[in-house]
Amino acid sequence: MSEIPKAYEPQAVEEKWYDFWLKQNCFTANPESAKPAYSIVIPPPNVTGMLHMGHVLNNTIQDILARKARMDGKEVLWLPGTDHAGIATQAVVEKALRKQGVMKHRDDLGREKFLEHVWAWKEKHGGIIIQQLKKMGCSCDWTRERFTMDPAYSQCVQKVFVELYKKGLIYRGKRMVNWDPAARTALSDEEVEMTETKGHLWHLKYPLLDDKGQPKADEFLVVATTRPETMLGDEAVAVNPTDPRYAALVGRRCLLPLQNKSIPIIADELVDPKFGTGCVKVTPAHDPNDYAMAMRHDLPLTVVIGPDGRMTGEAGGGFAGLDRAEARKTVVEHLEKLGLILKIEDYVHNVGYSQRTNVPIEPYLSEQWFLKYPSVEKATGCVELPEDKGAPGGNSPDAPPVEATARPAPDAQEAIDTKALVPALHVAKGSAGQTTPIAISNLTPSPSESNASSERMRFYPDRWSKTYSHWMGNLRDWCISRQLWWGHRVPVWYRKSEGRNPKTELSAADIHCAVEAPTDAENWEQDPDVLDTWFSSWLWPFATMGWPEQTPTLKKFYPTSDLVTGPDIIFFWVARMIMAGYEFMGDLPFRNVYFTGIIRDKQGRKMSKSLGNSPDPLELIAKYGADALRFGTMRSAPLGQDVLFDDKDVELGRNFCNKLWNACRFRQMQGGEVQAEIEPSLLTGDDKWILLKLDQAIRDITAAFEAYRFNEATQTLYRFFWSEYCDWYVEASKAVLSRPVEASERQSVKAEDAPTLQRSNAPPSADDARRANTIAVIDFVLSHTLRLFHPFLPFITEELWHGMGYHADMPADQGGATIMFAPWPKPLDDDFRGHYGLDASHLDVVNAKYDLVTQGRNLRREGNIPSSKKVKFVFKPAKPLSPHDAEVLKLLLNAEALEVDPAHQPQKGTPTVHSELGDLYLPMEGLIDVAAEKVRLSKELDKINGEIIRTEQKLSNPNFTSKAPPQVLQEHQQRLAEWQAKRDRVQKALEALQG
RNA sequence: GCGCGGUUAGCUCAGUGGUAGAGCACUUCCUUGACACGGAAGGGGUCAGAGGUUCAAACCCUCUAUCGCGCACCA
Repeated sequence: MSEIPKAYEPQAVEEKWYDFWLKQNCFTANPESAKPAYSIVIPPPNVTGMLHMGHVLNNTIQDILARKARMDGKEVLWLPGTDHAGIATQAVVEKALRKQGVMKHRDDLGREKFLEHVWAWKEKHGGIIIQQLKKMGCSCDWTRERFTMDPAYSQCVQKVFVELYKKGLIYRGKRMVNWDPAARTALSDEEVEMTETKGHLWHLKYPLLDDKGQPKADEFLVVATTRPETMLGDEAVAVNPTDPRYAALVGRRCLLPLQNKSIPIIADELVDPKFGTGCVKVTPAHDPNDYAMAMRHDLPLTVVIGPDGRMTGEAGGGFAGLDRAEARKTVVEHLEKLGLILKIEDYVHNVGYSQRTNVPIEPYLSEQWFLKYPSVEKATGCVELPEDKGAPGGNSPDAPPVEATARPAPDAQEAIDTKALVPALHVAKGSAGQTTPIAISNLTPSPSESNASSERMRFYPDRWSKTYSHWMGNLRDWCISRQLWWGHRVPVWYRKSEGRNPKTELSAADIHCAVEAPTDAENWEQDPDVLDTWFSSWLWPFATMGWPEQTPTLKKFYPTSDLVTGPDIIFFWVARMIMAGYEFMGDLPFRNVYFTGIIRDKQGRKMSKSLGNSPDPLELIAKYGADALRFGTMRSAPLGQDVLFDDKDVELGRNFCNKLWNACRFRQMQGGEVQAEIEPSLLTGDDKWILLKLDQAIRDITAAFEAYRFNEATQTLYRFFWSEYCDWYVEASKAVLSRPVEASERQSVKAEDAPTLQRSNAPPSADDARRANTIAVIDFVLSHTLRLFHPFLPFITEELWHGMGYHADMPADQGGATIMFAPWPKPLDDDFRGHYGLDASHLDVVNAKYDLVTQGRNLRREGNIPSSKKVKFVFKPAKPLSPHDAEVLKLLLNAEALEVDPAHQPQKGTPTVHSELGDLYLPMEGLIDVAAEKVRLSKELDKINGEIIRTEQKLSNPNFTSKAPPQVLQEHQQRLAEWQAKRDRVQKALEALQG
């Protein structure tokens, strides 16, 4: 045992056990298992991504949940995989190919050649993040790893497209979409980030035309715009129909400068007369509102900005080919020369930026595929809102009906009918106002799905459910087509035809929408677009499990149990998965959603590549160990709050692992039988104290798990193990352990050589038996503690589980082979407590003892006695003190001797502390700074008196005594008595100083 | 504009009605046989402000200030 290193060295340990777990197939889920199922699907990271702190937080939580579930006896599937991440991956590869000089634009290569490069890239880099997850200790079932572009997965995506198309939910249309000119693709609304931007409001003068179409001298309409370059495509000026200022002008025309084109003045209600001049320039092809107006007024659509963000030929000779930003400058210059700019104001407004390429979004009219969301009502109703959780009938009478207006009456009626037909289904918990949203979730699922649970879903923290339901209540059709090459190609073919644009004016017979290409493929042309990446990710919970086949995996593990993800993808992913779950599986995809916070740096800034403030988790693992990274992250990540991450957190984790290591090392050095039977009659007060503290820790940690409060669990573990076990119990136990042992015994302490060695050489003595019993208690506590820690610290706990020999007498599948399957500790039950005589009353005496130790140490400190110097204490017990307790006091006070003298008469001026157990004296005359000690005690006395007055006031208040619950009243009375006793002790100590 | 969240020790944060907590940092002491990635003792907070509810408020309600986030949006 002396070979055990003094400090924990994680590297070799982590690699060893991860390999072991893989070889033993510990992570592989068995769908035939009789155990209850527990499943999580990983939020698939980008296939070309690298591990960052967000992944660490997210996947640590998933691993903790998975490992805890295994210890709870569940059959666990944590299904991993990666996402092809269309735009991101394509952009990365394009950049690399340009850098290598392979191409300037992907058109140089052509679709097939380019895709070969992307696949090659994926093969080379796609596994990196998976390897990184393994370094973290993630217990994913790697045999089931999936990729969203796997052939089977692609089939699912296509099947879903075809189904939704046939249902009429997917359609193609020419619409104003969010266009990313850098990536040259359409985006969904969710991919546009509105950012407050400092810009200008240009006030442009458009000359009025008279009846003959001639500009009238000095008569202008003034329009205000943030985008002067779009004026090249203007087709009208609009005013509000009720605006008296312009009523006479409606129907007349004005001159569009630069283009020298006559455009009409129209009236439209969209115009806000109060904003600016009340006149709006209308650019139908480049603004959604203007487009809407153009439809109403039958205006032409003049496209002046092309898909690449450059001005088109329609923009006119001086502008064609210019980038939109350059065009803005040039237009303004020209208008200034013509004197047509009235003024330029500074103006702060919101501009949409592409989330991917960070360039301003261009509203762009184009032909795209759209999806009208399916299963919206079920998906909306299934998530519990915070209001739903109130006690039955607990709504205050004046509270407005919840969401009453948001639900259309027919749905409510239908829901109630359904509920009546299916009485076994979940019954609404709330009052009448809440019935509707709850009942909607109980709409009968498609009959083909037999495992429909009809349960509700909960969000943690639940406030996100409001965000969710708000979005669900305001759905707009989803633009699912992307003008990219990397992704699932739209499974639609158009019949080729000479001299006709194949994508327009087609009859139904000319469109083939199916998973398979048409048999006479040569006569058809496939739609070139691919689908939004999220259109594949939304199928993740079941497409990864073999859907549409009813595979054993799917039957056993769908719906999944928990989803762990970031709130930033509620709309992108979570909401869409819920809809897909109901639409294609007839049931919700997961029961609980845990939303992590966002990891920020210690200044509160988001982690980002450009700031360079994102630590590399792998470096942290190399420096501190994976367990340390996990523990440090979890300890500082409360439910629902952002995490301000600091390397110090990981350092704390490392220190903690080292503490755990050394505590076990200490146990090893004691030798003796491993996990021997505990003999109740030999238990000391300290033993009972730590067993009760362990019991409380088990309860608290288990409760924290149930509430998904992982930081609370880690903090409880930290406190229990470091403060209670190491600082107090281990130190106190040395009173028993470090009694002189015989030479023959010393040698027997080499447990590694003979783990089950009985200490049979020495003749049995009372001390030996007590020593063995203390070791048994230590083993009991440590073997439980290791299990409590395992979900957080998988590696070190496995190493110690084996190193300490705690696996030895467990069944192979219950901790014998690995701690992973050891049963989760249960609170100590009544039988156990009865057998070992554990009673909360033991806590008081031991607490008082430890309190006396602290006070005694403080005396030393006040007396400037170095910690190392042994001094003699005298103890005057108030009631008989056991020899064991006396020994503990002596040891913890680092006393040379502790003289127990019930009749002790201290000299005047002897520093003294008083406690429930008795009085402790430090007879070291002249060593104490009497004046300073007096000041300290007086200060303490003031504080105590303050507390006494406060408590007395409360207790003398008849309102308090009559209205407070008896238990609280009693607590206060007890507290007062305690403070009074304390006051007396301090006063006595003060008097003792009055030499 | 609407919604959500934060404001507690020097720093980062826990703490949902009944005696204000942790880690780090700080002061002093200690390399004693698990651990200096350690041990001991200690200093430090009118819980952003104001009002209200209550016997009792960091906690519940209202308002204000301030920081952050999301949604919507009129050029």
